[in-house]
Amino acid sequence: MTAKSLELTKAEWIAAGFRALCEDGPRAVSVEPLAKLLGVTKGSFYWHFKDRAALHAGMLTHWEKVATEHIINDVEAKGGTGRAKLKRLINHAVNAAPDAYGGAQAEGMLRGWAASHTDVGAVLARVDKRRLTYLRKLFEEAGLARAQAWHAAEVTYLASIGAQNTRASGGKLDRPATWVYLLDTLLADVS
Amino acid sequence: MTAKSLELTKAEWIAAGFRALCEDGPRAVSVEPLAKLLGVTKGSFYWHFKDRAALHAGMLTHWEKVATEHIINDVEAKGGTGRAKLKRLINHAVNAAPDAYGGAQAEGMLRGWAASHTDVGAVLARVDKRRLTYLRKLFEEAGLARAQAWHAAEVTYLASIGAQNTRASGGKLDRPATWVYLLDTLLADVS
DNA sequence: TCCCGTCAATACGGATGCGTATGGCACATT
DNA sequence: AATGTGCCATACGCATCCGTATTGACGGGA
Repeated sequence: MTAKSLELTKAEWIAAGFRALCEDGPRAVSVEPLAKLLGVTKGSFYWHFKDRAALHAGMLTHWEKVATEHIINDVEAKGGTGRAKLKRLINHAVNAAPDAYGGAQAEGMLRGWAASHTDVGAVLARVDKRRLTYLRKLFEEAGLARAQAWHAAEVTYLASIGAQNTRASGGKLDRPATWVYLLDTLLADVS
Repeated sequence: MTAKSLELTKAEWIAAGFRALCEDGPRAVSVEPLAKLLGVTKGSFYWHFKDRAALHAGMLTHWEKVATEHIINDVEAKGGTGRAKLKRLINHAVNAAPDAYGGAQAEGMLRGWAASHTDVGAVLARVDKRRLTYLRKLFEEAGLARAQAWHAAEVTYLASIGAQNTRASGGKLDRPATWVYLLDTLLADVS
């Protein structure tokens, strides 16, 4: 089982990378601090990864997977009306608990990271596009016309990103009631 | 005129700090890279600033000033209805050209920076509070009740932060028409 | 002219991080 | 027992950055 244990420890390094990313920013996603964090030395790292860039790439591909499919699958699984799905989706996006890949905290740091690293920006662009398309579909399911649904999806998505970001900065600007208000207002014509 | 030229060059260092912050993130706001950027050596820096932290502090205090008063003064100066002010304010916030202090680009990086540096978060928290209060006042001027105005301000502000952040990541999710739609929808009851 | 304050160049020590090279330990295979 | 492989420790050279100390150029006032 050589491949299995190798994959496992690779995942541990990636998870540690996200922990460091959430706490201290992209600068902390570096070899020796991570090794200290895991209680090993660099010798371990350079056996699992060729490079520091290899760890970054691994983190990105991992995040791109969990940042879209998991949430969407979870929302779609429970079914319900478009409005109900929207409520669940927003709740998920805003109150995502920080798990192995960092949750909402990590996303804010990734967006800050994207300015200096083009590949990070490319991943974010793909994820944004998928989520926006899905959001627009939900708003159409909820009864909005195409143009309105597109606007509503944009507004909702931008606001959720803003909420994530202010939380990553240590604040908590958004109250739960505000999200209810937003949905009610955007869907006022169809209710 | 010792104080004058000293302030001037200090301001140049701060401006260079914001340029570096926008391009390469907080890591690039460091002494020697900035010196190379300005065509001088560290010897110059450590005459103007005691520390690297002193530059950060200078950048923060400068940003805190221009990030609130300038925009609000500009919006208030031209007068008009609450709705007109809101339009101008949003246009300002979203399409702020990157000037000496970095504009919208810098703010996204500052939010990413706040996770690792508490003082950055404190500045952002104050700025957020002021801007939210002002936004709420504008929505009340536009005719919304207190509770509604508070919700509308929160949504608008979060969305503008999201727009800033996606732009700093290299994307441009928001279209101008979406902001018009947002205002029209939030102010649907009073128009 | 001499002195002094302003501002920047140079030189140094120490810290940290990257990547490589090498060695060592445990364990499975034969 | 000998051999090989997965996994980590150690040690090294190199680069970057911080902060300090020292020196030097340049201009204005006594």
